Amino acid sequence: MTTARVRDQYHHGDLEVALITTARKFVKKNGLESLSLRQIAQEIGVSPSAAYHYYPDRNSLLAALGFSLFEELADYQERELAKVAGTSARAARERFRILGRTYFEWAINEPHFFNLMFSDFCLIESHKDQARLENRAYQTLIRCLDNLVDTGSIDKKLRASAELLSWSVVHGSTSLIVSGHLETEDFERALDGLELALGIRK
Amino acid sequence: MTTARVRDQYHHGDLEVALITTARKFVKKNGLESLSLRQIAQEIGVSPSAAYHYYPDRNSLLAALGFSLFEELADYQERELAKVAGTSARAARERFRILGRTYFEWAINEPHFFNLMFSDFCLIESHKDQARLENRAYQTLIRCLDNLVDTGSIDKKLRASAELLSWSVVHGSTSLIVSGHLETEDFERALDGLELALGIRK
DNA sequence: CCTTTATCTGAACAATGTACAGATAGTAGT
DNA sequence: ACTACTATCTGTACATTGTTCAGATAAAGG
Repeated sequence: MTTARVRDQYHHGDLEVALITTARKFVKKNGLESLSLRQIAQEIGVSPSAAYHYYPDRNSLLAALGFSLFEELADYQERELAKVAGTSARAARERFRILGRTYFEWAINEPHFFNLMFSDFCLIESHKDQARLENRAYQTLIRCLDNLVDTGSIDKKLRASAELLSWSVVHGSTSLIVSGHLETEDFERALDGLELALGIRK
Repeated sequence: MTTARVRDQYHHGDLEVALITTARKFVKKNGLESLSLRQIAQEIGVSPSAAYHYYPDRNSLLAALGFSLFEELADYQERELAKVAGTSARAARERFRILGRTYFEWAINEPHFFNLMFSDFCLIESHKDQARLENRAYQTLIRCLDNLVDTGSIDKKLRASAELLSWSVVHGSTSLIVSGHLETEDFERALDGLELALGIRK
């Protein structure tokens, strides 16, 4: 009988996360432009309209994927940061460097993810400031800069704008490299410049 | 007879530029996701497949539009820069500020354009360094920084990384604001921080 | 066992990008 | 002025897409 086979498949059981997981796979390979809800459904082995029970439309699925990628990035950063313990000035400087480098490596290794995260799909419209305050990566950056202040390795005059500057430089150079306007080597140069400008390095 | 009417329209005469112009209009209003070749063709009053004589596919049209937008931005910047003449330190500082502000305003006024310009469609794959060297806006920035050096208003130690830092900060903060991760006011703050860090302002 | 609710199917629709064969207009050569 | 040629555009067609909606199927609760 086909009953048994059908019974297994009719209720997927985990369709909501399967959708994101499969979408992730497709975006990783081909970017967001070519992402097709029907292909995702087919890959999962489900009807084309099944996804609409969990996401109102394609954009929502992409948005959900995008936000989950922000979490992934933050996880990755915190994991790498944890490798360098200590309260010394040297450790604080290295953590600052790692924070930037992980951001960049993430983007270089998965440019399609990076593009999705900062695309229209993941636009934060309501409560922008709240969104920023809730941003884990941003909080990590602040903690990292406070460490640098504690060890006296940052220009006090610049502390107030240090978060903004750091994130802008790291995100900006990364974005320009991903979009082909700068070369890969420029990232380390930008980071060097940033440290010089902030007085972290002489 | 319909002959006369058909005769007028059969050869549009300027379809190649009409395609870009109309595409520009649509992207400006609704972004690149929703851009449809068929809508463009209909707006121009031409068959859906007419565009394929000038562009091999939709992506090429978007790329062509994107590259023309870079020229537009450079035009805008040079026009605004020209308003501040003089070789004084004050003039040089103001031009630096204008260079950043025009970049930002361009993006804020036309976020869809900004997204297209730094999207996959406008990826520069071959000869990245050549692309950068040919970039008008980048050349303008270099000239602007040289001005600052001439008037002694920039930290010499930082001159080598100044272009990279400036572009990264301006592009980065702009990109983060356009994508909703920072607030509009943060741009001026970022620019202030950049000037402080570069030693342009005390 | 029956009812209710959550989950998924199937068929349908309009819109899209693109390919291709042919129609039409402009152009150059004689 | 006629002809051959080339550039430009049309018309039709096809596969694919997002999305809708009525109904089938399974799970859960009384």
